[in-house]
Amino acid sequence: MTEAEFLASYDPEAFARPSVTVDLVLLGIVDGQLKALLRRRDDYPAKGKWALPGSFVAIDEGLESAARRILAGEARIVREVYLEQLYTFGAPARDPRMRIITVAYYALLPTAILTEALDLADDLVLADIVAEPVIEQVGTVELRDPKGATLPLAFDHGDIIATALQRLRGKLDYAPIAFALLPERFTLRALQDVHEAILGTSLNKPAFRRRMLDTGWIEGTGKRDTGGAFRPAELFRYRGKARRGRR
Amino acid sequence: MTEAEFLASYDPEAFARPSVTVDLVLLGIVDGQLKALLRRRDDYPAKGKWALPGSFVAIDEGLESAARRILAGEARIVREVYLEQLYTFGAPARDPRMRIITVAYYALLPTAILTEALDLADDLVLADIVAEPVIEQVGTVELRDPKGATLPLAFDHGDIIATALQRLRGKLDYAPIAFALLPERFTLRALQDVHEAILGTSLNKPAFRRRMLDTGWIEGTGKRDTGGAFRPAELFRYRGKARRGRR
DNA sequence: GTAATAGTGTCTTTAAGACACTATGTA
DNA sequence: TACATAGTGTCTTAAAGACACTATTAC
Repeated sequence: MTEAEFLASYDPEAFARPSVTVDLVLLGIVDGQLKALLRRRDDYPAKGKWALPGSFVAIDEGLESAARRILAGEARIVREVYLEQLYTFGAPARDPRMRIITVAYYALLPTAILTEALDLADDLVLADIVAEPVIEQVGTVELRDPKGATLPLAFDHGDIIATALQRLRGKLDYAPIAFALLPERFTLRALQDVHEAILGTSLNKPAFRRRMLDTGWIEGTGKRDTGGAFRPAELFRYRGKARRGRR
Repeated sequence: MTEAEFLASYDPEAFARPSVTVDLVLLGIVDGQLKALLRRRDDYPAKGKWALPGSFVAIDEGLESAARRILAGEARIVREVYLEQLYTFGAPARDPRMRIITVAYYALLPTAILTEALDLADDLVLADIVAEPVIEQVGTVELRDPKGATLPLAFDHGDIIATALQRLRGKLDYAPIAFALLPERFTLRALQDVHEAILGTSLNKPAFRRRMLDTGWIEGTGKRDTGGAFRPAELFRYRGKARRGRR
């Protein structure tokens, strides 16, 4: 190792090097359902299958920079969104062409941005993520198109999406990430809907409200949710600073 | 992207590619203190500084395979140990020689294996990890040699160790990972010592015992901890199957 | 018996689940 | 005024913190 590193320091070409890509799991909630943006592959390999938006990492480009470039280019998403590194997938045969190691990121998109991105590109599809409501291990996920048909996924992208869902579920009740899926002002009911869509379970209303208000993550705006039928709910806003421990 | 991917599929040499390494945070508990194994760098860059054991990833080698190869080669650790991917660090200038993206893993070593590894290699040091006892964000860590002197770290390896500590603290109370730092049989007091060393806080004894016994993670062996002075404690064993949810 | 740690009983406190209740807007 | 959802009061239940107590073994 030390020897190899020494050699490599003087001759970067001494070793065959893998290609490195960044792939993005773009997540959002539409109609109370957790969905992911997928792109149809036009070329071999995995032609006709559905893949995560991604790109090679340029030689002088940071990983997160690459992710934001893909967000802007593929999905035309320029506004600030939540983006987090997920996991790095590097099985030698995960791509039949050559050795490609991919650093997966996931992004959380408010519904408005998600549907806007969908309108701008015609080869993107918004797929339902179907998974068991078990927190422990999200073994596999199925991706379904708007008509309910299961989409075949390219490479190991099913594993990547499963890992993203696992991460999201794991972080949901100790990190303020649900707000990244909502507009700036939202009702507590909408927040609960987001939690339920991610977890795949229903939650107790009073307990949920108490817990959210106790975190200090949100504050009420004086305003109310006009436009709905019947009694309008208060609109809240993510405060973005206060925090509380896990327990 | 699609175009780039297309081109690359026919000419893997078309783009400059980064080098990819795997670096390992080797963690263990000695004298009730969380420690990490570091290697002194003999060559430039970062000559004389302390670095994590690591290696380039061979072109047909999986990432976890590379990690296990480093475990075996650098630290002579062949026995089964807990190993988990941590995070991928890829800032363009993190290594002055060239673009190197490193996939960091961390391993949890029982004390006996750790000290054995230390005996076999003379350029390894077992460094104390000094950090704030705050769960939220482990901003920075300090690494101290056995005499208490702060060790200067190579590259971004301080960030990597801080990330490992953060991960360890985060997983501690919902995943059965503390057992990876203990011998097969251990007392509840030893288990509590491990938790306290990782968290940097002291814990309530009855509550800790109740919680551990409720998880179903451990079972009593009939035996007792002979050799100690005064009343011997019961030895427990990690059962390895039963689990419980996060809350 | 004494020292010193192993291990437990129990009271308090905190927070989640359950469920019924009141409140308030639109139609 | 009726409807449907917003929002709350409160009882129960589960589990953590605190702290004092008992148990056991080497010496």
